[in-house]
Amino acid sequence: MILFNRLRGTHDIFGKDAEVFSRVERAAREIFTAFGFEELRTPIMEEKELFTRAIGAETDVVQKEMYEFEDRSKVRVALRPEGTAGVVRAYLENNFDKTQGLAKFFYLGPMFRSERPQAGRLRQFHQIGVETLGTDNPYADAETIHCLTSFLDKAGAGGYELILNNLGTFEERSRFKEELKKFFTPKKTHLCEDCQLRLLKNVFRILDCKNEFCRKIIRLSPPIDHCLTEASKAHYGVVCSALDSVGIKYEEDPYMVRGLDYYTKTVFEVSHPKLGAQGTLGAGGRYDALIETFGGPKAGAAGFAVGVERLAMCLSGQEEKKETYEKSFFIATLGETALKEGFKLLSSLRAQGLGALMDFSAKSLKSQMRSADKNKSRYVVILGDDELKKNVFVLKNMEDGSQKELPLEDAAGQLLSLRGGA
RNA sequence: GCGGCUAUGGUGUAGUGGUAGCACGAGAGAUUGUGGCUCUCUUAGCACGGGUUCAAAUCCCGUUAGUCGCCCCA
Repeated sequence: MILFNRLRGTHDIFGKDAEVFSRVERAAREIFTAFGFEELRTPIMEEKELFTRAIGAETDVVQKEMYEFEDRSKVRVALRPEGTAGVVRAYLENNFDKTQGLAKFFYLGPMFRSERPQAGRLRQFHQIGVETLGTDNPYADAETIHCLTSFLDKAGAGGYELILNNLGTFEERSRFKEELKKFFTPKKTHLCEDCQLRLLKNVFRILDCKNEFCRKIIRLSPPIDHCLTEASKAHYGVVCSALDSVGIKYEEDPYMVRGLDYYTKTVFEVSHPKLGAQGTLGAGGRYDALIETFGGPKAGAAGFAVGVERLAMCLSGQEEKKETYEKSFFIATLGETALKEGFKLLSSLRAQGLGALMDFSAKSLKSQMRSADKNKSRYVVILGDDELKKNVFVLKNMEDGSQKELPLEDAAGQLLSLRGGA
């Protein structure tokens, strides 16, 4: 019995998963850099209040999913449940609002939410996202979305679906909220249990309900358009036509709402059929009030976040395993003296940038050969008493099985030139 | 957080109340210093805790974890 296990909903990432992670991160860096985003690493913990203010004190994320604790100096701390709040904080704290008109960041790293784990839903999960801060321009929304789709394409997550909606400003939205309440309250008894609760807590979420009967009622509810000002509609119109102009396919869903309170105007969501219940691959939108909420200037911003684990699930395992021999060396030794010589050779091979391995337990030559084969080493250097006496070493080519004796003098140099030619 | 399903060597599985098997993996070896193929041997398991029973991997309860759906979200 081992004494310790991972905490629930957390994962050790290694082997194939680790490869997928770094592939995804490489794709992200490449695309984001091309789009002009620079990396920003914020701490994984922040003052709890940062998140309640940003995400909304009434949201589920804040109310029941945040990891929070009091540190030794009595500060209320929370493990970040998402990335945007920290980025906005860093943007203001480091005076990006004053030193440059526009700031574009990308981030990647772990996020924490204490939910019941499921496939595609972990307690520690990873997000990759971008944020553009300091602009109201609808083209920034379009660029953000374009960046998202480019990233997904680059990562190899084809087959996703992009959904768009316009949530309007806070004022427009609270007007809409009232309308929805007026509409749903008389029909309360026809709604499902969840929706009856939502009617009191968060009317918008009703629009998202999957219940068949609720959906029928929802279809009769007033659309948000009624409450939107011309300015909001115009903004959204520009976003759509900008997307059209670069050929990005999307669906509009007037019932799509987001669970984080800070969104305004444009919101979007990318889902993927491979995901099942946790179908959202990535999401984002514009958040025009957040910077000001944090005590900064009146300035707009937009961004998105993608769940790395979910993205990994969408990548049709198309990566082929390399069965060929790597261009690396394996040093097999026989006897104490040879082991010592081998270790020296190992070190000088590595010093020249060559991949080199050896089995220090140096049991039978057979087992060392097996180990060389398993590691896909292309060449094996055999060093034993016989060779040392003659001041040579044996070099065996694992691909064709051929071998030859070479002088021990400047062994590393010879092997380097050999590899260069290979 | 709620409901359903599941839990057997490292991995994948067989085993419906009576001696836990198999495959893969890993390790060693097959005339003394040469890998892959083959063969032999070794290795290691009923998630945890209770209960029923002469007897439990098997039935019951609880816990833990995973999974599916809900909720929520990336």
